[in-house]
Amino acid sequence: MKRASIKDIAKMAGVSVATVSYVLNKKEGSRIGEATRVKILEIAEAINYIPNKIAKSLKTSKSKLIGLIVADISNDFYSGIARHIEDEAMKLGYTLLIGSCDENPDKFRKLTELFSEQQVDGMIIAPVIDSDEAVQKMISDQYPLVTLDRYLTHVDVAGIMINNFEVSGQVCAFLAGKKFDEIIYVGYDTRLPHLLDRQTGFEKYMAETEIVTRKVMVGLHNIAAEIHAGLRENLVTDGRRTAVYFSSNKLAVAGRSYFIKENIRVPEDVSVIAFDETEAYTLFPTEIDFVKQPLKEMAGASVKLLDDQINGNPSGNERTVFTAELIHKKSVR
Amino acid sequence: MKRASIKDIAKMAGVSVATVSYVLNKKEGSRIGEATRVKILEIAEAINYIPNKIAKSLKTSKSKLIGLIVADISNDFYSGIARHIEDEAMKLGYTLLIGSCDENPDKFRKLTELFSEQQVDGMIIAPVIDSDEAVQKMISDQYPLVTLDRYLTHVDVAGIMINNFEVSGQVCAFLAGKKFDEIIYVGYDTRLPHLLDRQTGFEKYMAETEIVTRKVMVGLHNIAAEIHAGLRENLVTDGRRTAVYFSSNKLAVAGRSYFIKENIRVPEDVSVIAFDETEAYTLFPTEIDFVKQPLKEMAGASVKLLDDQINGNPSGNERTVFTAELIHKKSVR
DNA sequence: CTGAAAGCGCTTACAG
DNA sequence: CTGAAAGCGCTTACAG
Repeated sequence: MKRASIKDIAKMAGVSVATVSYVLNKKEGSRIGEATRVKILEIAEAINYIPNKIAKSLKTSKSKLIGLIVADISNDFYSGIARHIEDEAMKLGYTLLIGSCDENPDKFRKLTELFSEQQVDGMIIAPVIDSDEAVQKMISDQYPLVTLDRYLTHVDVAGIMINNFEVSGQVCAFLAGKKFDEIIYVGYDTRLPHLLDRQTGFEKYMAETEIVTRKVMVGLHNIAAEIHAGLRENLVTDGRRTAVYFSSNKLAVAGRSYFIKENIRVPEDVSVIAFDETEAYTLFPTEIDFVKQPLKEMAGASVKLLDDQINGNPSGNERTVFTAELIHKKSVR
Repeated sequence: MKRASIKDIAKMAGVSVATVSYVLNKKEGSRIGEATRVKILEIAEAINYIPNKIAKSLKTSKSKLIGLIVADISNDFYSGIARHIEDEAMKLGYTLLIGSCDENPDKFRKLTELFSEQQVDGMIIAPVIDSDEAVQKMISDQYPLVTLDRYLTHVDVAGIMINNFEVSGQVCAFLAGKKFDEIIYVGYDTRLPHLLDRQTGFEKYMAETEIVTRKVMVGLHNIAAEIHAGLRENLVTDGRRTAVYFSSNKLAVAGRSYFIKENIRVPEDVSVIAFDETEAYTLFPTEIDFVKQPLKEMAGASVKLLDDQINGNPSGNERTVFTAELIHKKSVR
């Protein structure tokens, strides 16, 4: 299954490979005579010519490949944004390589190496705990790089993120306005900055109020069991007005399964608000209030930012902060 | 950010590029002197040399890339099997390109072209309706190809699948043994052969029994509304013993949301069994009985089959049929 | 308007 | 044990 090359077309058309290359690549108003142009195009069509992108990449030093490394592709947040990034990348002529490192820094590093060998023109990454070194290395190599969703505090790199701290405060303000007696924050026990922002947003706001707060903190893995235990310990449904703020979609789903198991009604017994979306929300008996990130816009901005870097446009290393939005449904009353 | 090449290493070590190439590629017992070997390795390490896979691919005509085209990556079945395929592919030194065509034949064809240009060594595909032509074209080009999950009736190509017809019969036998008065089959109104197999498996078995059967058939898209309407029309909870057989995970999830909304209890009011898994099942108040496919084994077999084809080993065009298994939980009584 | 030629970064048969 | 050289399939400045 040796495939036809530009050389074969050149031979068949009785012209040089250069001419074929020009015809196949250049726009209409080119230098090549109409007759040869048509002839070459017809032959290419007839033999079902497929250009060898690898050869082109080698010559041009542009693979038109970009790598995306997410923390966990099984999370609807990441798979959703990956889809949008793929669309945006395609528009700019890039093919997307997707890798999930499953919160594992070693796997993260391996993916950066794999993508480097594959000669991607740049990468969009959601760095995980202890991936700083691998990221720093890419920066030293002047690799086009954009962080997405997550960011690094000690590494200077362009990024796309949301206003985690502020929107967490807005969630609190909304709940405070509903006169709750107790509010439980369900979050991750982690050093990830963007998650700490959500947490401190909660803490700072709540410190100004009289509302009793509790926290259920879990690891990044195997969250269901920990949340069930934490809620069992901290959530009392004796008539007092309580709200639970789940700071991620996975936490919300795990929490919801606890409510279902324990026959705790939402919002009759407890009010609930979540961060991010997931299709699993459709299985909640009550539509849930949640914080919505502008995925499409963030995806578009990250690809744009990366493309600028690839093309040598100075984009700076600032982080672009998008605004998340509270979507009100029926889980808070 | 011009990256170091084999040539740079050669210059630094005072040897030829050929020697560097040998050292970097060949196993221990090679022809190169130990001193030069160590020197080259040290230099490569020091300058953080990353091989250019693109150049290697061009020279060897092997990209070590394989493409996977699934029908819908947002389905846990496909994302789960994609993960396993990625693992297996990695073991054999391949990088996986994943594409989702979202049941759209045009997108399917575009993905095959994109992957071809990217010079993948072969593809694993879950063909969609009306993708036959695109598949036939690849076969004419003698492209290494393996179908997975789905199969084509009129195209001769190697494939991995499960015993859809038989296992559907087993589901029926199980339900029949529980003495149900009525069984409702929830399926897709489609020409996809593997789904028709599930359906005929149900019909053939049931035709031999006295049990009343009903069918709720929906399109591939926007299934929730159609299922809700279909169940409202066909499902009566007046004490008679009824079971619902959802022939996919998505159908089961959509059906479950109907039960939740209508306060229909499982298995008190209705028994339920599903095909395939999804994380969303954890939100069901009752653990659901389901048909489990051996994903890991299927993934391994498909990669193996493709690798054989790539290496020119005659693997034949038979379809390998794996056996799915009924997992009993608490949703049938 | 068209072609000859160099070169992208590798691998590998061949020669020594 | 090591090197010179050809070549994978393209692109592109240069010459005509």
